[in-house]
Amino acid sequence: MAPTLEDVAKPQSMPSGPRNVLRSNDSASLWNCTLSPGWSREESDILRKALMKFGIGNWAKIIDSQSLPGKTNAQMNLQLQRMLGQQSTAEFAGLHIDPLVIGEKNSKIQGSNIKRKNNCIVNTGGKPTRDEIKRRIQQNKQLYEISEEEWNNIILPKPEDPQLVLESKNEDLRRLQQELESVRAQIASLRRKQQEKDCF
DNA sequence: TTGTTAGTGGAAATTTGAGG
DNA sequence: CCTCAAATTTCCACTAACAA
Repeated sequence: MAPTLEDVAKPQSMPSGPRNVLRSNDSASLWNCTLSPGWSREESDILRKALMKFGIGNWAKIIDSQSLPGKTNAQMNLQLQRMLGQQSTAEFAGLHIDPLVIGEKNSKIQGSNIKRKNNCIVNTGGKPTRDEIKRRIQQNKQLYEISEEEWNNIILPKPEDPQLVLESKNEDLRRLQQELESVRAQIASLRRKQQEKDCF
């Protein structure tokens, strides 16, 4: 069974010590469990499946599939880096792999020569040659690529019906308007109480 | 050319922990 | 408890380099 985002939701900022206890007022991100802004868990999972189906870095195909409307390749690339746990994606180019499998491995790598940024391993030293990249892609293909049958059978969500999207957005709008009204009523009520007090 | 990707810099957000 | 600011982490825009 491949790992999911839930499986890797472990405290990272404070891996040990007395503060390694969840307090009631701790923010969720304290535990590095939150997703990046603009990415819901569902979207992240769709991207993961799309990458397995179309291959790492094949952004044009993913955009074509319309399963992630509104996402640019830059946004998808960043999210891929977060899933992989490393910044450079070259050694997986075009491979049908589960990025979370790599992410799981990368999360365990330690060492003084390992530099991280945003929890992602970044390259240090000289950049690998073209041949070295090719070699690594071949190696990663052997190690991690899922079977063609498997990735052919991955089903992505259908492009959304614009009519349904519109209805859902209108529903959101109505809900937010109600919320706004309720907050305004609360403010008005508090002001009235304050005025009553001021009279005395 | 045109489209993509790797990598950088710095702003913004979050966390920690000391002191009230 | 709470507040605050230093320390740390995260995010995003941007660019140079690369690939097709």
